[in-house]
Amino acid sequence: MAGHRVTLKDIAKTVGLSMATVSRALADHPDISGETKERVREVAQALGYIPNYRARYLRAKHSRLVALIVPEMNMFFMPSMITGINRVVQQNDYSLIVFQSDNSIVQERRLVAYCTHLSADGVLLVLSSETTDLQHLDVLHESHIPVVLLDKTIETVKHTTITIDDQEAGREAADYLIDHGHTRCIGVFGDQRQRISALRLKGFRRAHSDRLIPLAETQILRVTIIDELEEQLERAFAAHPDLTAIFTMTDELLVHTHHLLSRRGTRIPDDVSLLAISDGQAPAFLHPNVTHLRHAGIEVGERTAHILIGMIEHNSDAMMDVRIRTTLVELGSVATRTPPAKRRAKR
Amino acid sequence: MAGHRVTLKDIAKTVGLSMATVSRALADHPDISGETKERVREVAQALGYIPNYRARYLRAKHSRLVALIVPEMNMFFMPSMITGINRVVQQNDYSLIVFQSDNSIVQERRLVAYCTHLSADGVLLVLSSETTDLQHLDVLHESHIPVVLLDKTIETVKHTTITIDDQEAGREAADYLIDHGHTRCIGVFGDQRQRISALRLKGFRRAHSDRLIPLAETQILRVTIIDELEEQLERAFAAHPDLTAIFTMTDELLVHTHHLLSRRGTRIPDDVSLLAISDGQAPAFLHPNVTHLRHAGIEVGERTAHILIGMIEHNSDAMMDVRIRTTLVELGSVATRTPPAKRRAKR
DNA sequence: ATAGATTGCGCAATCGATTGCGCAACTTTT
DNA sequence: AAAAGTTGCGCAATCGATTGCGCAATCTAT
Repeated sequence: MAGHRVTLKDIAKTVGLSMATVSRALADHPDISGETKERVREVAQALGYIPNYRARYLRAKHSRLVALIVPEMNMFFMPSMITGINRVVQQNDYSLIVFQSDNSIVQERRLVAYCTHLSADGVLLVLSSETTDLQHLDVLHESHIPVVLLDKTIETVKHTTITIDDQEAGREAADYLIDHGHTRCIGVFGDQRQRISALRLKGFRRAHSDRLIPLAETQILRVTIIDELEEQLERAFAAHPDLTAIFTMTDELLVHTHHLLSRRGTRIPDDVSLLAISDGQAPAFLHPNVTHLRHAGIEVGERTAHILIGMIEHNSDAMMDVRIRTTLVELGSVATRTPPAKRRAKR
Repeated sequence: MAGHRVTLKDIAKTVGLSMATVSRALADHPDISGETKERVREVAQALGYIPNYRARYLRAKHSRLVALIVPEMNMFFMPSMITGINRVVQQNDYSLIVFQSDNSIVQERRLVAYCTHLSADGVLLVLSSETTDLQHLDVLHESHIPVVLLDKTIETVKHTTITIDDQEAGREAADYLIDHGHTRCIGVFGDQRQRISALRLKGFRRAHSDRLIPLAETQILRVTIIDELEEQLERAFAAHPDLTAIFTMTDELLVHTHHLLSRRGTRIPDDVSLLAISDGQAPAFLHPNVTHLRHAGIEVGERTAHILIGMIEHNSDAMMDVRIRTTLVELGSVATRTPPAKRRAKR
C-alpha cells in the first residue's frame, strides 16, 4: 500500500470495476449510474486518490502551464508584473512557471527550448539584454506554442508584444518638465542597446526639438552599469550649473539618482526637480514622493497574461502590438519654475 | 507533417528502425552501433525532434520540478530569495515553478494539493499569514514529496525549516543600539501573529531586560497594516521625546519608517539613529545608507534549495532546523551617543 | 411476444518514451 | 566445423489516464 501513489487501477480493483468506469465516474460522465459514482467517489476519497496530471496531459496534448522567462528578478517592476501575470494565470486554471535567463542569450535559448520540452501552453518572454534577434523563438512557432514578448523587446513583425509606448512616455516626461518651466534638465537613461532605453530617449529628444528647446549631449546620461551613475551625474552637474530637473527612465535609476542627490545635499524639488517613469512603489517611499509616469507592473502583467491565454484558447497567432498607456501621478517632486529659471543648483 | 510534434515514432519511420532503437541511439546506449547513432541523430536534427518530457517523466516517476509557494511577491526579500533558489535549482537540472497563495490558507491548501497533482519532486513553502497549522502538508508526506519551510514559518517538529535566528537577530539589534549608547529606542515590528515578528520582538525585549534597560510598551510598535505606521510612530515620538534610535524588523518597515522620518524632518542619524534587519538592497539606496543586520535573500534561497534537493536525491526525510546567521553591515545610520543621552529628538 | 431503444459498463487503443528480454547474425575459439 | 561469445537491434510491456466503440441487460413500444 505504502510506497506508491494511488492510481485509478487501485480504485478499480477495490470497487470491482474497470478503470474506464472509474475514470468516467470521477469525471461525472452521464453514462455512469449515480450509485456507482457515489461508491467510486467514496473509495477514491478513502484511498486518498490523487490524479496524475502528467499522465492526463500526455493524452490531452496540453499542460495548462504558462512559462515566463525573465532576464533577472530585480526588486523593481518584476515582482508586480509577476503578481499581475500570476493572478490572471491562476484565474484561468493555468500555472505559472518562472525561469531566469540571467541576461544571457545562451540561457534564454536553453530555456525557450525547455519550454517546448515541457509542452508549455504559452510563453511569456522578457528578453535578455543580449538578445538581438528572435530566431530562437522559431521552435515555439513550430510547436504551435504562442509567445508574447513584454517590457523588454526588440523590433519584430512576427511576435505579439506588449509594452508601454516608450517613445511617447519619454516625450511626455520631457513635455511635463518643460511645461513646468524646466528648460534645462538632464535625462538618465539605461543601456542604449535596449530598445526600451533608445525609444524613451528618442521621445525625450523629440519633445525638446519639437519645442525648440536645446538639449545638449551632456544632458543625456546613458547608464549601463549602475556604478557609473554617480560620476555621470557629477559631470552633468558640472556641465550644467543651471539645470533644474532630472528625469529617470526606470525605478532603479530613480532610487539611485535620488540617493546620490540626497548625499550631495541637493534638495528636491527646491534645487532640482525629479521625474521618473515608474511602477509606483519606490516613488511612494522616497522623500519627497516622486512625481512619475506610472507604468504599473500589475497591469502589464494582467493584460499580457490575458492576451496570451486568449491566444492559447483561440489558437490564434494573429500578431498584435499592444501599447499600455502610462498615467501621470503628481506627488510633488517637480516644482514649477518661471523660465528662464536662473536659480543655481546647489553644489 | 505540420500540425503535430515530431516524435520518436516519426524518426523511427524515416530511418527505418524501431522506436526502441531510436530511443537508445539518442540516449547514446552502448548497444547501438556508432553508425546507427549517427544516422538517427541526423534525422532527429533534420526533423526537429523535441522529446516530450511529460511522457518521459510518466515512466520515470519524477518531474524534476521544484515548487515554490509564497504568500505574495513583494519587492523586498522575495526577488532575491527567488533568485537564490532559482540559481541552485537550475544548476541541478530542476525547474522552479512559482505559486502565490495571496496570504490565504485556502489558496495555500489548493496549491499544496496542486503540487502533488503535478508530481513536484519537492516543495518550498513560505507560509501565508493565515496558516496556523500544517495539516495540509500531510498529502505531501503521503506522496513522499519533501517540503522545506522557509522564512515565514510556524512551530513544527515534523518539517525542515530554514530561517534566520529571529530571536537572536532581535537581540543583536537591541544590543547594537544599546552598545552605541541608545538606551531609549523604539522597535518597529510586524504582525504579531507571525512567528518571525514575535521572535524578533522577544529577542529585542530580552536584550533590554538582560541589561536592565527599561523598555516600555509604548516603545514597541506592532504594524499590521503599513498605513498604521505613521500614527504609531508619532505616538511613540510623543511618548518618548528622548528617543534616539529606531529599529525596524524588515525592509518594508524600514523604507516606510525612513520615509516618514524624512517627511517630518527628523535627521538620520543626527536626530534619530536607524537600524534594520534587511536584505541589503534598500539600505544602500536610502540616505544615509542604513546600518543593518543582513539577512540575504539570495543566501537563504540558495541554502534552502540545496537542502531540498539533497532531500529529494537522498530520499531523506530527516527533519532539520537550519538557522542562517545574519551579518552586521555598518553604513552610518547609527550614531554613537554617550549615555545617558539627553539630546532631544527634533520635533 | 418480438423488435427497437436505452442504460451501464468493459475492452482495448492511445498519448510518447523507456527498458528487460530475446533473438538473429557474426565473430572468435578450439 | 561445431560450440561459445559478441554485436545490434526489435518485441512488447509499462507509466496513468482517457475515450471510441461495442455489448449485454433491461426497458419500451407495438
